[in-house]
Amino acid sequence: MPSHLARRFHQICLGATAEVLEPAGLTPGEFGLLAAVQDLPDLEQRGLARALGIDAVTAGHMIDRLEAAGLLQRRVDPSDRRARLLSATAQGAVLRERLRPAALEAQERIMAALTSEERHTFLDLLTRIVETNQSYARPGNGRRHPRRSRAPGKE
Amino acid sequence: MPSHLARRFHQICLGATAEVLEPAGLTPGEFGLLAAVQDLPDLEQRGLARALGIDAVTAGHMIDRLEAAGLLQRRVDPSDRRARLLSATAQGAVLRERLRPAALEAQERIMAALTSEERHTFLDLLTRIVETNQSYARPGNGRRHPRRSRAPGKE
DNA sequence: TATTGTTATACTCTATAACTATA
DNA sequence: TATAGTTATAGAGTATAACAATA
Repeated sequence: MPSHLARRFHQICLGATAEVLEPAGLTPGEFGLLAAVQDLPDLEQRGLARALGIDAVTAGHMIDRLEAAGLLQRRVDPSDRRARLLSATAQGAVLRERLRPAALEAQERIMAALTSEERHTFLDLLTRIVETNQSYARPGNGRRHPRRSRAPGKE
Repeated sequence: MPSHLARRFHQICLGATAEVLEPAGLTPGEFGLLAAVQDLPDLEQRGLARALGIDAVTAGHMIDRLEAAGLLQRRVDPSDRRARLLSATAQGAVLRERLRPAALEAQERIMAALTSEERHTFLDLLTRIVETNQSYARPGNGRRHPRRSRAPGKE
């Protein structure tokens, strides 16, 4: 039961934010990543992915799209030339600020059924649930790939 | 902020249930559909999809897989031969009962941080949020496809 | 050897569009 | 005309595996 409610709740949040982000051509995930890059600047990709609870490959793809759109940029970390430090461009910062009010309004619409005290309680409880289950950073709807070891030659 | 929490919460629920469902070869979505078919028997595909908040195409694909696995079956509705009525097979019913305790335990583990009173409050508030936002049955992470009208001949 | 990021591949879930069979 | 279901196609998000560059 909670699982189904979790899915619907997420679905509702996605739908409501996708709606207001659509004119700007951003998905909710992309907007979240852009916002995170501004709030936690000069983080490398893996650190950002960890902070958002997404895997490094997905983060890489999202960053590709945001970089191509001119909203953020990668910079080689001078102290570890494998890592890429992320920062929003001026354009990205402006867009984020422009979209922020509508995104907040969308969230408030979703919570409109609750009094402000209930909202506070709800977010507090939800935060505790999420924080005590950090180990499930691994999402993944998909069936696990059965690792069919296709190392060439080794067979 | 609620949006991010919603995503993590859903992610946690998926991870926890996927874990216990994995040995049976079911995804959380498939298990949810199988359970729904048992709880709402002889519903047509579209009605079931609506009840679950998923679209009819996805439901069709999931049903394909569950039918191929011998867990449920389609039956042509005699009163409307377009519709397919769904029901679990004996095998599907047994599997659902077998998996149910582990699935419930997984959910309880997730809520372990809350007292039973807090759990009740949380689920009540979450239920109200979901119920007052039924209109967002349309999930969709994806960017809307820009309908590039490829009707043949009409160009 | 281990880690950061990338590329290739695969799969779920979602979507739109076009189709078939029915109503 | 409209609806139930299917098939084809596409994109987001996730995953694993293998690789190059760097540590």
